[in-house]
Amino acid sequence: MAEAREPAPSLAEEIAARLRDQVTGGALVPGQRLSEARVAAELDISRNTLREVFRLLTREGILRHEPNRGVFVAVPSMASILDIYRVRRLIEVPALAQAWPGHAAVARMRSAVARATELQRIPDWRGVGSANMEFHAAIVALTDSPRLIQFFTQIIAELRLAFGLLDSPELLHRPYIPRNAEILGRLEAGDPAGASRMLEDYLNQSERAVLEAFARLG
Amino acid sequence: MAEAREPAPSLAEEIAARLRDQVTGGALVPGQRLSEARVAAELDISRNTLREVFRLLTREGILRHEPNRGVFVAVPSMASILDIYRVRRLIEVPALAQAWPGHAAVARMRSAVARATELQRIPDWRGVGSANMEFHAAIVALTDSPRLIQFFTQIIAELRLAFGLLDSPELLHRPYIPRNAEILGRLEAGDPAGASRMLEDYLNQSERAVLEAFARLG
DNA sequence: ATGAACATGTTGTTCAACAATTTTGTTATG
DNA sequence: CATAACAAAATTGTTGAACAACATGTTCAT
Repeated sequence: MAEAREPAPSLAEEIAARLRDQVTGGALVPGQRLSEARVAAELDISRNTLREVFRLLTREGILRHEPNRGVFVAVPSMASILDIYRVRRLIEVPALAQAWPGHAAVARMRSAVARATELQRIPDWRGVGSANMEFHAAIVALTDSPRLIQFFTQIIAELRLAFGLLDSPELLHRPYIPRNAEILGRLEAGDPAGASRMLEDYLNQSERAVLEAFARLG
Repeated sequence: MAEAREPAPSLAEEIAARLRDQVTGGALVPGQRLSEARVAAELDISRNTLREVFRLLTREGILRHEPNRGVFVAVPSMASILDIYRVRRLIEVPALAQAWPGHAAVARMRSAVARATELQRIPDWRGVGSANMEFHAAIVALTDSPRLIQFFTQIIAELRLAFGLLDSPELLHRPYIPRNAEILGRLEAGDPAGASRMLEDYLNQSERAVLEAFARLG
């Protein structure tokens, strides 16, 4: 059951990464149809290879595949956001609560906070968002569970898709930099339980903000 | 973000289901290499379609893909079993604890218990195992979370792969039929918290049994 | 207008071929 | 005899074209 290792990125995976960025970056609008022929021509790959790419991204939840009709950029819904935050609470909160402050992933958390702090001065709010996500991915990495880590990676990709749809990146990301720093500090001080409680507050507040921003769209 | 719907099963998905059964059923040995040409000929599909099948099953965790080397049936390890049970505890226990006893999935749990009871008289221990898994899938369905449900489906596929490797199906499945019934009864009696505690015991004991059976192999 | 028949474009699947890579087999060398 | 270097064979990676199956849009008859 494939525990690790990943030596050579294939063409399909490279293209998948590129398409993923285009989607989460907003270059491709949610709901948009992706014609196999057109996209294959644009990316200069064959239709067959593109289909493999589509399968990958569909499993990740950022593309939607309707049989005999084609693939579309997934459309975030209120329900999906609620579900995503529910999963986040379920996974992140216990992950942090049972963390050992000396774990290697703590360094990842630290550098994520540092990067977010840097980027907010440019300001590059999309970059701040990425750094914040990296912070939370690091929290899940505290569990050393390959399955949780992989699952959470998907969840984050979906959430970034939703973020791309909203239009107040500063409001969505800025307030959480100091909170992340605070959580990290509490963990490093040897109080994972307290850090975990703070994380739960964080998630509830962030969820509310995202839902409000989402509601402003219609 | 693809919340539901699945109207037409494509050829690739049908074949995937067939291969999945062959793997979890033990017809294909863990570690075995699956030659694209040979398998495509056996299943009477083209190599391209088979590749899509492989991608599907690789994402599910029951096949392993090594670039430029081919795909292999995944080999369950001690570490993977530990990880799987950890994920199960994390998801199933809270799912049951917060359950509403009138939820539709409770009926699924009930019929799963009934089916397991039926099959143990034949006896069909592989069938009993499937029914037990269905019971736990139903528990996760109590959450109404599409993402958790899909994730858990993968986890179960992996676990069944591990079960197929072991050789004492009666020992692995029989003791848990009455426990499932008991958990269900507690839930129907309006005590999800109590049911959840029993489930936690269940999982710990089951994990121990599986690990012991696994250790007997070497 | 309503609905049936048709026209069109897209996806689903197959086939055949070639490039890139790994594995295997052979030979040469210490 | 062991091993390193190299050649040959087999396998995967990727492509392009073709056709069938399906979905949608249009035309036509009523």
